Amino acid sequence: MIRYYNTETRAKEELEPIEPKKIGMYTCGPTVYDYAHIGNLRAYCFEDLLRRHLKYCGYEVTQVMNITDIDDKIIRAANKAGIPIDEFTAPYIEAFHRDLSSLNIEPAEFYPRATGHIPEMVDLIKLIIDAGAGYRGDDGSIYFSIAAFPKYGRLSHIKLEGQKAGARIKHDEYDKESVADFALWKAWDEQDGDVYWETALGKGRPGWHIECSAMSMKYLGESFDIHTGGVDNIFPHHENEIAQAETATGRTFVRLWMHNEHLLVDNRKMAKSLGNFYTLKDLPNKGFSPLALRYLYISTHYRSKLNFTLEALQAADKTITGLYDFLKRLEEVKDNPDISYDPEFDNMIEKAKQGFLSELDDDLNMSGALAYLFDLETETNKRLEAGNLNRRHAEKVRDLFLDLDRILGLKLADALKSQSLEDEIEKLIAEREQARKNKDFARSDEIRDRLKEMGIILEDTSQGTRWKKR
RNA sequence: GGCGACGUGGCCGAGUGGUUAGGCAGCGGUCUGCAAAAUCGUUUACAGCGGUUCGAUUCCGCUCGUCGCCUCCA
Repeated sequence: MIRYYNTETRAKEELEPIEPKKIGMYTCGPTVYDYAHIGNLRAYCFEDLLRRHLKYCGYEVTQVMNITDIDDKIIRAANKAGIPIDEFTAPYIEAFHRDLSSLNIEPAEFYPRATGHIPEMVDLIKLIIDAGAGYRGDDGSIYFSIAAFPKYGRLSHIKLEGQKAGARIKHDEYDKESVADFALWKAWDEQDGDVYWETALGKGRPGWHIECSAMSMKYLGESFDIHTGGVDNIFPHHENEIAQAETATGRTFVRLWMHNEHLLVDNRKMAKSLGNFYTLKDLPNKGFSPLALRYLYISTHYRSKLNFTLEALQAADKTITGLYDFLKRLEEVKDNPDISYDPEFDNMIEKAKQGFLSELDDDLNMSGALAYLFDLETETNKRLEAGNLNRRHAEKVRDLFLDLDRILGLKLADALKSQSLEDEIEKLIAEREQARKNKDFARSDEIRDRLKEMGIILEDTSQGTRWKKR
């Protein structure tokens, strides 16, 4: 039984899809006016973990991730650069997909762009107006009237009366009947320059919230299973999505809302002004694989704040290196008829698997799940060390790790296939072996140093010398 | 002001009313020509103060501290 935490009810709930064994899921994607930072990427990694877990459990997942390629910042920056907005956003969209790929995030089924769905948004706004919840302000913009949607606030549990209204309300939005109302359609003004659409609603562009309601329903239907995003989206963005969609359709918009907590850097909010702002590009310079970052993300519960530090990233890097080493070692276990087959170890393998999966079924408790995996690793190593690990068991453990990597996404299989022995390395190792036999350690160390410079690390074991790439 | 989250051993980070989380780092041992890897052992954990209880890190209250949302924000 899978249970996930629902922001709306503030409780873990059993997953009950609308259609058996199928999940429609909408995940709020990037606004492409800049490169993604490691906080954004945490959200996409969480969503990837969620989809991989669902798929592992046999669900057919249809994931939609929007790309917001029209908003105030984009218009401002594109106009400043003197180029059309699609030209401005293109490199950021490309970078976004590259980032996802290097974190081994599975592609979603759909990446709809806001600018490609203006007609859908216009249609939705018309429905909202027909339902009596939309009105036109003096500036020509169309607003959603919160007063027309009594259930407003049920996701965020915010009571509008308690809000410090006005603190961040701009002067140009005084056309609204109520400060809590939000724009569905923004009428063109001079600052927008060439950026506008001529529609039945007039000349202008969509408000931010309407794209997600329109595009999610287009690809997933009026009612769908899961909607995710960062906690900052709960209010007002997701609250507004609900208001728009349910006003238009009269149906429940989303059954399960899941939100990931933010990431802190050195226990502070990440901000460019604080100088603790990282993007993925910054990591290789510091010697880390993006998969180390992935591990760091998924090993912390998605609803907890994650404190990013370089030390923690380093620990993550060492941890996955340890996993790769472990799998390589398993691969080298020889078939030895003297080693008996211990059926008890089968039970331990099975228990590790079940433990791992049941922790994930409990609202994606990856930390708990990993403990099972590491315990199995230690047990296997002990047997290996004691010389009583049967080849068949080594294969079973390896297969389990590779199987669970469908969820982890750490590319564990790469540890096995990458290193075909190259002649030169083999020759040098053989030469070093000879030197060691002759107790010519100066020569053997020289060879080891030379290989090290080539990025090859040697390990002498009782079964001979192993090597790996660093 | 309204709503909410959190404070676990050097670092990261699960969890539980009474039994070892786990990872990384450190220290000591085994193994090794030396390393590396592995392995064994090890380092007084649950912010503070009260309460409930046979027993609380785990429930309740208060205090202190950190962080978040309150209409750009993963």
